[in-house]
Amino acid sequence: MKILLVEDEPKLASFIQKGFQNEGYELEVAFDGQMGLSLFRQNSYDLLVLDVNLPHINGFELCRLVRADNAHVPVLMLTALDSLEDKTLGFEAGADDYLVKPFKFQELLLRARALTKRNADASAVKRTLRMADLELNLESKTVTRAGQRIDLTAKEYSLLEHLLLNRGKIVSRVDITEKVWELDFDTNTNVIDVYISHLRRKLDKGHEPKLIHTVVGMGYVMREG
Amino acid sequence: MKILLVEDEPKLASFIQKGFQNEGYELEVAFDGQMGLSLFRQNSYDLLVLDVNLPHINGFELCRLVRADNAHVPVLMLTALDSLEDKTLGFEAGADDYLVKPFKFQELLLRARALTKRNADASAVKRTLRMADLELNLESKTVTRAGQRIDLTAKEYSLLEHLLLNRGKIVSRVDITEKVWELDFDTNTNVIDVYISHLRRKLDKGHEPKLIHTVVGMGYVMREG
DNA sequence: GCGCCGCATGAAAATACTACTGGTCGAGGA
DNA sequence: TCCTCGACCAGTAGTATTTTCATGCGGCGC
Repeated sequence: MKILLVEDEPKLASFIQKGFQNEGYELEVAFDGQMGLSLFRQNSYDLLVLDVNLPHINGFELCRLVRADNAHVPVLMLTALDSLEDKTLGFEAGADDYLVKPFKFQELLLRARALTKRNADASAVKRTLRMADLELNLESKTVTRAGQRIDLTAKEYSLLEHLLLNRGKIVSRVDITEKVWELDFDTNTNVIDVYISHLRRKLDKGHEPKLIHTVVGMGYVMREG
Repeated sequence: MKILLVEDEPKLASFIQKGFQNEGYELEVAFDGQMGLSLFRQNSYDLLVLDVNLPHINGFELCRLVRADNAHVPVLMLTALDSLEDKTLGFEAGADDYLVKPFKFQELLLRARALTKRNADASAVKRTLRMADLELNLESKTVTRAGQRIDLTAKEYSLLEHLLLNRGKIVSRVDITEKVWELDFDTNTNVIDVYISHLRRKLDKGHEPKLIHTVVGMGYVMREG
């Protein structure tokens, strides 16, 4: 079950994200309408939660654009305004439900469940590996860091997937040779070093914290610090 | 559009009834749960509006019974209690929305519209896949780019549909072979490459942004950039 | 300080993969 | 029957990836 939250207030976004993740939902956050729209167009979600007051494109507008693309995804609007005119606007834009801030998370959860209930059976358990602001989607084989798409080659992706599946563990070169290169003899080569270097350039360069670490004499490990 | 209201307080029932009738809805009233259930079983409704506190069978119970009969009709619960526990009970019983008394009729109307709209959407199969200025209509199996009709052969269309249904995901050749060509063995051929080439010529040539992208060693992906 | 070991990295070389053209085959319509 | 068109195949040119190679750096033991 995958949710897209479009919310520009970081504290609230993080609060909602944690709540849903604790309930086993997968949730992605966009911080403005533009970003929300492009995420929406690149992925498929089971529910959209849109704040009304957003930079660039507001929630109503975003909802209308989404409806123009794809009529069936449920949309829940969040707003600080408890006016009927506002609600009318929301529903006219194509929202399915409307929640007024401040709200208890339980209430949001209830309404989210009610909205997604119908599509629940179609819940393909999409697995995403996450570490800090890095995300690897096993299904679509795509990787992002800080919301930015990162293009990897087949080998690079395969290596990263293996490292992330073993997050926190020190992975030896022998192990990598077997699992990623599918060889069980020592080829006397430094391909792995080369690929680690590639991954560092693509993933870690210009970002904090660094995620790929060398453990001299043992191998490599991915962790947040 | 036909609504069943189950409400034991005559004044409120009449108020709601008039409101919906003014909006062009057809509305029937039951004054207790028993009567509501039997009306529900005798007719078909587009929406149920249930008060929680009812004689004989309360709203939660009624909702549960209705769900046992027919999982699809939208249910909106009305209650005097604004507690989370109560809302939880309502949603658990299978309600789709929840409104706390007192409420403005406009609010009820909005929510009723939202709930019935979803059903209307689900049945109206007017589904269109869109990406940038490309449109694929699943129903009529027609494709346009920048408003211009594009004629595709059966295989070309089928391939494009599969790619668009997986927008943003990297789709492997194996997957395409299975889903579009319906083969589950490797044919050792390059038909897919050839068809991708055809689609590129028909869809992307002379347009921006390019939508069909190659991910060497992994497959193809449709995205806007 | 010196040499060695392990690792990082840039670039060249080898290899694998993909795009596209042009052609064959076969089914269906005229 | 012949023609047309879509589906598929093969070969080649072109590209991107993968691997190797050479070099440099930093730590460590002697």
